[in-house]
Amino acid sequence: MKRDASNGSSPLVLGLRQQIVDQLRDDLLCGRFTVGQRIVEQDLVERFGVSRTPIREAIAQLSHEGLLESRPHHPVRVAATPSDTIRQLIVPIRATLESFALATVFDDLNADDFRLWNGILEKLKAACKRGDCAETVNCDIMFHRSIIRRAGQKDLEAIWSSIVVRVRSHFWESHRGYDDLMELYREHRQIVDVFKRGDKQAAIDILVSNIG
Amino acid sequence: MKRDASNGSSPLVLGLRQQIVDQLRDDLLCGRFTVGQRIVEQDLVERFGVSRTPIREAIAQLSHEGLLESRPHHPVRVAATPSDTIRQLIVPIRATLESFALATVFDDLNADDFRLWNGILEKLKAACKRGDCAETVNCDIMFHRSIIRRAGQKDLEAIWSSIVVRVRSHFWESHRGYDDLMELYREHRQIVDVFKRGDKQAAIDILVSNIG
DNA sequence: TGAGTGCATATTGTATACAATCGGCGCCTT
DNA sequence: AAGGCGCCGATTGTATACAATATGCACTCA
Repeated sequence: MKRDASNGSSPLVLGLRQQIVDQLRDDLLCGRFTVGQRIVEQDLVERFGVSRTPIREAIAQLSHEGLLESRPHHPVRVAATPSDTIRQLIVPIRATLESFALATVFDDLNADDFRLWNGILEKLKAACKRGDCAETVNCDIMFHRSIIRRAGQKDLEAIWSSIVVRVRSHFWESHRGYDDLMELYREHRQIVDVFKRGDKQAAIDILVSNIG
Repeated sequence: MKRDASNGSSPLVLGLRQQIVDQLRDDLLCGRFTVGQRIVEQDLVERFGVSRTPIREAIAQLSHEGLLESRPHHPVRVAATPSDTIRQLIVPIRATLESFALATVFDDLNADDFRLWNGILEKLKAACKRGDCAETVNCDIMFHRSIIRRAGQKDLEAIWSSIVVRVRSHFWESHRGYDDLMELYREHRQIVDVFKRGDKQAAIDILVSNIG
């Protein structure tokens, strides 16, 4: 039996680069750096205790994601958070992508799918109760990503990711305070309930309304 | 006087990494590699005569762009071209982004803008006449990018780029044959003409119709 | 006094050496 | 003979050393 575990999201053993990326992204999104601050490779070398190579690769990736800005031979700086105008553009785009994905797979949804979503919802509920903003955002994103991923089109997920990663800070900003968090959980629970009913159009509608 | 030349697109002196990225991207889009083919760093080292470091960075960037696929500790492979389904999703998304950008700046358009567009149109015409498919696609992309860039929102351009780079192969595929190329030029000339007339809604409409 | 210039230093870009991991082949076992 | 196991070569990941470039400051000169 081939224990492949090639589910893309959990490589079981993740390299230094990915660990550094995750850590730095967390720092950036939590505002532990100030906008425009210089990011010096040597500092990160000392902080993480690794060589410059994985640091440089991590910086490159975060630059692609829009959290850092780098020009050749110039110091890397912390990028400004996207303007609110951008966020308004994201809504229709996410609606396009996610409703397409949902429509594609809706008739094939099975018990496994709902098991996955229930698991995410449980983690989301726990995070909301704890008031753990970071984990709440992660669960929110994980839920929507699971819908995209279910469509099985790798490029679809890639495009979705490239957009979401740029407004992740907005997820962060928009869920502040304990009550809002639990409200977020209830919204998602309701979405899954509608999915269960099997009404495709209603499902798409409630999903889109959650995005906006 | 500060001769900054910080127009983002022309760093005047571009590093090895960027040169390699450009060359490889060209190869990939022109189909000089077969889908699924293994890309071995050492081979590229010998081909370009540089060390593995810039090669690795170039591979990382092209992986982010979706032209290559890389998993940790596994050989990098040439990614499959996105499915046609994806392309249909791209149309409404590009329409959203580009019409937003155009609407934002339309009332501020000035002689400089039209000079820029005329320059692009001239290059486009020349490329179409020569039947130079690669350069034609470049000009096509350059034109639309200039509209996005004109809005002055860096994140807007970043999102647009991340999408376009994934369907660049479709630009490639969809412009085949001499007549089609000249048609493409005439379409864009017409777009600029409508822009000149100053009717914002008409401008947005013709731009969107060109995308679809 | 202020702008411009040139050098010293800090930082990024590149090259190379070493370590960890994976894929494939042959061997052994059943 | 078929399937599993373990070694070996090939390839990727990481570390370090060297080169190229930019930033900041002191200095010069109008």
